[in-house]
Amino acid sequence: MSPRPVDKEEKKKLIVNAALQVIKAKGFADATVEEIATAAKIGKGTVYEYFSSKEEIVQKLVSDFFSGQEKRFKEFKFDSEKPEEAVKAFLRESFFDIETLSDIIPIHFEFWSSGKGKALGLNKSMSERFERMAVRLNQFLREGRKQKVFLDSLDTKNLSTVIISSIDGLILSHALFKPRKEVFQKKVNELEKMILSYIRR
Amino acid sequence: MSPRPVDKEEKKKLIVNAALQVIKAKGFADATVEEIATAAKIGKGTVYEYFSSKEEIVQKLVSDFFSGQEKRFKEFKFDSEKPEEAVKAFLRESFFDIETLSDIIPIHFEFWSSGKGKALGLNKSMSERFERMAVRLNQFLREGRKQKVFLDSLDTKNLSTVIISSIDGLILSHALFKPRKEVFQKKVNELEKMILSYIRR
Amino acid sequence: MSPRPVDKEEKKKLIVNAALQVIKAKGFADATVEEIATAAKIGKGTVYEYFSSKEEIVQKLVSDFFSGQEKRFKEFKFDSEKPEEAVKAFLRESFFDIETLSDIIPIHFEFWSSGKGKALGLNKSMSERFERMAVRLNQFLREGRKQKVFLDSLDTKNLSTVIISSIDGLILSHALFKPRKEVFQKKVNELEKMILSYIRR
Amino acid sequence: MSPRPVDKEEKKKLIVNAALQVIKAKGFADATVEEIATAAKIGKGTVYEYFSSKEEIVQKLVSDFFSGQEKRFKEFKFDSEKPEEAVKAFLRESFFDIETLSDIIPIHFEFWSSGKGKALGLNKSMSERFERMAVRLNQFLREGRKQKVFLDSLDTKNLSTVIISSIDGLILSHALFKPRKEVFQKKVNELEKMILSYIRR
DNA sequence: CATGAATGAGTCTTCATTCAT
DNA sequence: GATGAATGAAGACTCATTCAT
Repeated sequence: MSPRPVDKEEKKKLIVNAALQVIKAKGFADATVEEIATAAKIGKGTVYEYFSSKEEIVQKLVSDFFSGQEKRFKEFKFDSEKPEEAVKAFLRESFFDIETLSDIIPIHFEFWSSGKGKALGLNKSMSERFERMAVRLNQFLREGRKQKVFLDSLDTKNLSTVIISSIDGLILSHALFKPRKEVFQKKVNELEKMILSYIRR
Repeated sequence: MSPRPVDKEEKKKLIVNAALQVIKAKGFADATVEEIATAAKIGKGTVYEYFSSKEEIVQKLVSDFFSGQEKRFKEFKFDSEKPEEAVKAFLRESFFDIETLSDIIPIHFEFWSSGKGKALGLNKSMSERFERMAVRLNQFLREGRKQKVFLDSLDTKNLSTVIISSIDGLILSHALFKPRKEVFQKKVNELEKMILSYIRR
Repeated sequence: MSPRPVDKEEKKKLIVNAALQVIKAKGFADATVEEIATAAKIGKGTVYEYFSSKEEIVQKLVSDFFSGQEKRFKEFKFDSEKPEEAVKAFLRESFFDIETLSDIIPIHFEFWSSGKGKALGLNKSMSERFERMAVRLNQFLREGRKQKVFLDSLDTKNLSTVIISSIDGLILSHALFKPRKEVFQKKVNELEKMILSYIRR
Repeated sequence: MSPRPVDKEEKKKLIVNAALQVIKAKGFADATVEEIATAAKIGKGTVYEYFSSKEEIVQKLVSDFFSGQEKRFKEFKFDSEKPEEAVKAFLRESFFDIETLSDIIPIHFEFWSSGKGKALGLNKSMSERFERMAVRLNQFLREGRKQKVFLDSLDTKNLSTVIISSIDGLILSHALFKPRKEVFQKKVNELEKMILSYIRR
């Protein structure tokens, strides 16, 4: 009935992707709406048909990515029968799509660092992500402890936050130095070994 | 005959400190030179007597902090007779003045994330810091291995970068969530335990 | 679908004309972009949609005028059968639209005098104009000499530059003192007489 | 009695000369007081002990030069017995110190063109100079006409202004194109010949 | 729906001038 | 007298956002 109904969500994605490309190259503050529009091959005004501000684009960009991650984490089947495997799988998941993540991270940071982060509730969403991941990991650690595969003495709660931080540290180093795949994988493996050697009985 | 001479370096510090306060609150992009000047209780024009641009202020702010850190690292006496103690001391040093570090980090990131980072050579200085720390830590790990205190099987080079990343992850979490001192210390301790348990024979 | 398309060239002219009025009154250095915009009844930002700097406006203002002059010179039919008439016509052409020329000259000079002239290649364009005029006039003088209407002894090349300079001197005096039409015409006539009496057999 | 009485006039000259050098290179608008002070090897504040504004320096620079010229013109002995010689001498005088004149002219113009010219009464002083020269030259022309060396038919008043303008045109071309001495001299000679051929019986 | 012309609030930066020493 | 540190008025320019077509 309505003529050529534009898929709003599709177009938003188009814009968000264009924004990612431009912002990746110049940073958020230096990326202009015009450049984003041009990259998306649409008019500047059109951007405002889909987003009410430049910041909103980034908000969607970042939250889309993290909710995608979130979703994958939820859907992922961790076998609670084998806690060690679960931890390994958790680590693998954490570094999934590290390339895109490395593009998002700097943008995320620029926002968080600037006053805008607070305005957009980024701080909250970051701490929530951290919290959720820590809680999830904590489950595996406790499960493993219960199953006597992991040490009894583990302060699983504290440890899980430390591990999440270590993961973030590795992600950050990837964002910073863009190492080659194998090089990075070696680091991930090393971290995994270190963690497992620490928690295993 | 001459007007009162001014301690230029002192005044630069005054401005840098004012800038830190303002930028901490609003981020670099949203902090105006006028606000910085007002915070420093000087006129807007005076800022430009000491710095030739807004960016230069941050450059000094960040580089001063890191060169201070660098210096402390250099002066610090690590006892190579006791590799384990050296590693512990290294960790302690890494988290020294974590409060200030947590103020600097977001600023550092905003710069790195935005195009400005490249202009100011921040990327390079960041990777150099990382590199230097990794090299230093590597020395201790190798020494420990040589002294048969640490495992023979250690890939010390790879491991040291992983540890530095973990340290950075913890620093980052501090910057993000500003945990209480004891809470953070517990995390640091946990990381230390994990590392030592991994490297020790 | 699309917003009203604008005749870019027309709008540039609008701005250039507004600029001429403002700069005529206050000089280039003291004319603000805001004043120019106001005179053009547009917003300050709009000026920058059409020109990328204040200087560019003047560049167009000046170059438009001179290329117009150039064009008129090119199109003008000098009857080479009658060299004396050609010289007269040349003089007439030189003082064509002296009123506008008198507005442009000071602006031109302010640019040339300030460092900006070099930046904008005004120096070059000025000397080229001089050169072209001299070459043109030289043709007539030589033609006249060939046809035995002008003196054999004429150093036509040198003379033509002197005549162009005299023309410029008269233009300058007009720009400076804004004499009434008849008064100025008398001067032009006098110059013409002097020149002709000098070159005629 | 007074301790080391500074020769005010001498110091003003020092500043004016420094200003000339700086302004020659960058134009008035782009020359800063600081640069002038530095060029004069004095402090910025000291400039204001001798001049109450940047403009005043230029005012003195220009007026000093022209009053010097004026003075030389006055002192110069034109032999009214030989009107032709007088005219020749007048021309010679006009181009005296053409090098310095070529430095002053652009500055003069930048002022005249900008709003400042009016403020400083430059227009008036320029027209007075023009007027005085024209009057002077007119005397010689009339004298020559009276002595029957020059044509009866001369409209000496009008002609003298045209000649002054031609002189100015040649000066201007020198300022613009900085020709070599001999080249310029040839032009002056040509102008002289043209004028004389026109006025002589 | 799409667009891009128009806009002006907001900033950095410059520099003539002042004035305490 | 001499100085240069301090200042803020002033101005060029950017760009997110609006809105008429």
